[in-house]
Amino acid sequence: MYALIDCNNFYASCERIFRPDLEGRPIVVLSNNDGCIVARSREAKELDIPMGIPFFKIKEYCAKHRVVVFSSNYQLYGDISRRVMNILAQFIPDIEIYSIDEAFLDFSKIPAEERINFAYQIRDTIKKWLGISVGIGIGPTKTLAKVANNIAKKNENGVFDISDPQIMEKTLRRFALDEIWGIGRRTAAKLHVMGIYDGYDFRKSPPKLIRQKLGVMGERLQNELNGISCLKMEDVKPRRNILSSKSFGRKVTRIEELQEAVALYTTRATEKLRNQNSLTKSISVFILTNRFEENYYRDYATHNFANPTENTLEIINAATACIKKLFKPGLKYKKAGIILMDLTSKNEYLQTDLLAQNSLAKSAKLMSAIDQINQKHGKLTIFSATVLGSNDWYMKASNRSPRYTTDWKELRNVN
DNA sequence: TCTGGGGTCCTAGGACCC
DNA sequence: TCTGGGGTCCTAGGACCC
Repeated sequence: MYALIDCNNFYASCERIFRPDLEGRPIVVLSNNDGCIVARSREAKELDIPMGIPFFKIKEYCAKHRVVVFSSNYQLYGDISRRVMNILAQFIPDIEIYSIDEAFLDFSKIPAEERINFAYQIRDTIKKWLGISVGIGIGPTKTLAKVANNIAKKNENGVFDISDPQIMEKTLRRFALDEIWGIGRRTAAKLHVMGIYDGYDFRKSPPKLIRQKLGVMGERLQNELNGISCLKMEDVKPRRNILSSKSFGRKVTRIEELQEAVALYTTRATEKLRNQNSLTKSISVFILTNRFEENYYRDYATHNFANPTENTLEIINAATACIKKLFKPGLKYKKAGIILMDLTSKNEYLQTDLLAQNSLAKSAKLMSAIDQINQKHGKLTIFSATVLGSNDWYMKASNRSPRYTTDWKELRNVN
């Protein structure tokens, strides 16, 4: 038995924690570079502001309805998320953090008759301690818990248990296909053609047909909806790829600026890399112009390292060399990014490769010193000079709220 | 003027091998 | 006129998730 906990309108709710004056007002949160709408409060949803719409298309409408607009503040959301997960882990240690605002809990040891009350307790605690509302869905498989969570969010009380067979059937009968976890627009359309319209139809369809048309994913999904658990609780796995990319705040035309940018992104990515105790064997660097304009240009270059590495400076060198290969003068670049690929475990490498010690010795101490300094004194206290420059191409965030919980200088003032 | 970022998994098809 | 069978590995692209 699984429970899925999902924070309601997470980013918008985070913004409200330290701004109680915004209670009842529509709030939207924008993506990086103030591009698209990525979160909406309930009031904003009621104004029919679509998810994912480019902000400039709806700016006037928002102004007219006095919508409060925030740039995204990931330090804040990340910190609140960490606190939510800590509370959950106090109730049930077996927790799988699925995303910044969602987690599965193993409910198999909770007696059936206590499940609902236990869920209420969790919900009330998070509300009381953090001011964040959550929805909790309970079901015999992860996919069913997801379905239940969808219903829970629409309920006043925020909790829904789908495990009773009759309730399950009734719920699935009206449950739209593309709301099911793992079925997107494309697959839903495919199923419609086959005369399958809701969760119940899908569940009852001939397994052979589903397997044939949707492959193993479909087969697994169908089992999950039938209460046969195929997806278990998972441990945190190290990432297989680490990507860092960002659109620019303005158009970029000079190669030096592109190199500054990828140096900065590489710095971020390699911090993540060392944080999960991995080494990278290759880096891909890509640059692109505005994809909504004519003559859209994009290209990437890859560098393979002689030995797996975690060394920021070495990786930045490779990244800037890639930019040299890619750069075409005269174009207006809109975005650049890097991907660390073929990640491998550092411990494994040290144990299996005789010369590993040698190849890592030079950088290991330096990297860990840099990480420690940056951890203690703040990000980018010490960094590669390649990052230096005007940096005025950096993304826009014209309306970011203070980092209330992670930066002493941005604490909430109480007058 | 303005259009996000970061992931995973699966599949089909090509290159290559014996 | 006729042109096998079985396998691996890699890559690009699709689909999906939040």
